[in-house]
Order: sequence, then C-alpha cells, then structure tokens
Amino acid sequence: MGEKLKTKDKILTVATEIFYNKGFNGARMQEIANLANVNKAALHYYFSSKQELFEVVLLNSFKNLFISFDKVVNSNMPIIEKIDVIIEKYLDFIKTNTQNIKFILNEIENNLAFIQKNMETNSMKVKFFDEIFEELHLEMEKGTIKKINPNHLLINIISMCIFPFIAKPLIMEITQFSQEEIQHFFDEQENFIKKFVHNALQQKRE
Amino acid sequence: MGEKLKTKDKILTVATEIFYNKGFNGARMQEIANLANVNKAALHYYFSSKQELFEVVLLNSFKNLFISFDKVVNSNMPIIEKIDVIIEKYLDFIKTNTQNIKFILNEIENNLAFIQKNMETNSMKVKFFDEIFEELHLEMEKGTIKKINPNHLLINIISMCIFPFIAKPLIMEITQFSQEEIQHFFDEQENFIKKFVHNALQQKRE
DNA sequence: TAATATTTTAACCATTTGGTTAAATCGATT
DNA sequence: AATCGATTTAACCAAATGGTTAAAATATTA
Repeated sequence: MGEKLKTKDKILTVATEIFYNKGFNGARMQEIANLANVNKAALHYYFSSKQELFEVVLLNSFKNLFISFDKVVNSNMPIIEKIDVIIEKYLDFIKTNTQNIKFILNEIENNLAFIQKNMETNSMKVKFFDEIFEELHLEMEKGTIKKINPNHLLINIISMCIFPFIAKPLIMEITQFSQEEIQHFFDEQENFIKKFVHNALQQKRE
Repeated sequence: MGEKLKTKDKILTVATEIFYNKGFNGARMQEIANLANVNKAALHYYFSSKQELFEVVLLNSFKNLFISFDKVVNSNMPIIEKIDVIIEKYLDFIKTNTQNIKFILNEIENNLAFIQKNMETNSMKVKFFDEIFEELHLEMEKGTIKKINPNHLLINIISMCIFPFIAKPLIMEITQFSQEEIQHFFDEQENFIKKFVHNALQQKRE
C-alpha cells in the first residue's frame, strides 16, 4: 500500500520535469523512462500514450496555478495592504514556479480545447478575480483609492511580477547585467512594484 | 538578378513562420519544404542543416528585436513625453511581433552560446538603454522626476507592454473575457500604462 | 502454498525524420 | 547552339521515435 503508486508517481514527476523543460515536442518517452528507472513499456502501462501523459502533466500544472491564485486575500485588512499581499503571493509563486508558467504559456494554444473541457469538469473557476474586483470597485466608490480600471491594475501587477522571471535570460543578454546585478534587481523588485502601485492608487492629498 | 535569391528567401520566410509557431523541436523540414514549394533537398542546398536554418532565423529574429529598440528617442522633448514615446514604441513592436518575442523567449536558453557569439561579432549592442538611463539620472538630479531605479522603471514598463500579449490566451482562459472585452483591454492599455508611469514619476506638488 | 492479479521486462515493429546522392533541368555566357 | 555553373528533383538511407507484445517476475489473496 502506498508503494503501489510509487512507480506511477515517479514517472509523473520525471515527466513533469521533462515536459516543463523541453515541451511536448522536445520531450522523449525514452528519456522519461530512463530518468524514472523504468522500461519504456512501463510508461505505456501507466499512460496509454505520450499525449495522455502530457495531458496529465498539463492539467496538474494548471491546477497548480489555480490553487496558488485562488483566495489570495479574504481578511479585512485595508485594500492597499491587500494589494501588497497579492504582489507578495504572485512573486512567491513565480519564484518557485517559473517553469510551470512558461510551460503553460507555451502549450496552452495547442491545447485550448482540452483545457477548456477539463477546466469546466473540474470546476476550477477563479473566484479570486471577481472578489478582488468587487472590493476594488467598492473602495473606489468610497474614495479610498483612485478610480482606475481593475482589469488593468491586476493584469499589470501580474505582468510586472511574472514577466521579469520569464524573460530573465533575455534581460541578462540585453542589459549585460552581472549575476549580482540581476540578483539585486530581483531583490528590490517587490518593493518597487508595491510603491509603483501605491502611487497609482493613492489619492493626491488635497 | 534579384530573382536569384527568390527561393532562398522564400525558404527563410516559411521557415521563420514555422519556427515561430512550433519552435525548433516542433518544426519539420518537410513542412517547410512543402510550404516553400521546394524539395527537401533544396532546403539542404541552401542551408546545410535544420540547425543552420534555425540559427539564421534566430539571428534575424534577434536583429529584428534590436533594430526596433535601438534609438527610440533622441529628440529633446521632455522626459515624460519621451517615456510615452518609448511605451508607444514597445506596444507597436509587440503588436506585430508577438510570435517573434515568444520565439526568442522560448529558444534563447538552449542557444545562449550561439547568441552571445553572434551578438558580439555583429556588434549589436544596445546603446538605447545606456542613453535613456543617463537621461533619467540627469532628470532625477534636476528634480524633474522622482528618484527611482531606472532599471526597474524600464523593465517594468517592458513587462507591462509585452506580457499581456504573450499571455493573451492564458488571460482569456482565466478571466473568461469575451473578444470585445479583451479588445477593449488592449485598446485602453496604452493610456493606462502611461498614466501608471506618470504617477510613479511625477513629483507631488508641494 | 497454489492461484490470481499486478507490475516489469526484453525484443520488436512501423513510421517519421533529418539528411544524402547522383542525375536532370534551367540560365546565363561565349 | 554549346558550355558551364547554378538550381531542382526523385529516390534512398540510417537513426530516432512512439508504440506493441508476449513472457517473466513480483505481489496479493485464498
């Protein structure tokens, strides 16, 4: 017991790693089998085809994304602090899941139908966005923060949190940053984004 | 004359399209040959291998990126307006070159050595960053704009301009935006980013 | 322990894929 | 028109790849 799933789990773990790094087309069943210490036939015993194995990995990857973003905030702290928490959560997630996001961004277009089907059946809806939207609208009505489009606010926050990680190799190539410089950049990024957003949200003092 | 390069150009155009959409691993020489209306052997007549053809496409792709970003601004308009122009240029570029950027982001890691070698020999250095950095520092000294880290400012501007295009399919899946809603988002995005940045840069009135 | 179901293996197979070769065709120059 | 180099083609090839099969090994259960 418990041991039964060992091989299957091992295969899935290895497959995830390989698919994340090489994508569907770059992944080789043989390499997955080798790294999982099983025969290629064992792969097909647990997963009928490369496509099926891939889809399991893709779906897990998506679930992972949604779990992390769901219900980020539900306390009754001030809106500005809440946004700070959102920024922290996004940065936390991307730091340890860069490959996960890259993988999804790369593979989503070729698998839209599959994803849509399984998003529905697994009822992975994002209430998070709706909730924070509503709250932002409320606070704007109250005059706590400036009136800006919440869609833009949230998507641009996500952009600033995620893109530098996705584009790290390109950024390093273009800027010729040293390892220390890029490290310093990422260390400072959280505070920069927070201030950036505060400036956009805070009412000017009258 | 001029006709001589026709076939080679046709191959390159088609190869670019295929490599952009499917990456190195997903691209098939046969498909490139078919779309270019030539035999597969003709491909190898002009490009010795898939790798070589790929590298030509990759290098062109990189040059394209650098040409677009080089010398964005050199007039003597106020710094804030200059930043606006930069935002416009980035958005213009990404609108028509989404696949180009995605391709580079995906393939850069596996081809770092090649890119570095050819960046040097082709002396594709980006003076743009240095110049605008210097100017930002100057204006901060003068007190025209707030003192913030130019690295962060520029990279975050780029993030906001580029990421939504890269992540459009994912955003649509998560937000369940309709076609009109997403269109509206992209239409408004330019002004949003500009205001966002202005707020971050403008000195509070005393 | 014998019987049964689960898991793993080695040896194959068909197809795809990048690449080659030698001959044929086309184009310009003389 | 004859010549010579550039271009294109058809027919192949070896290696890689996803997948299959039947038998062996390992657990599980009666």
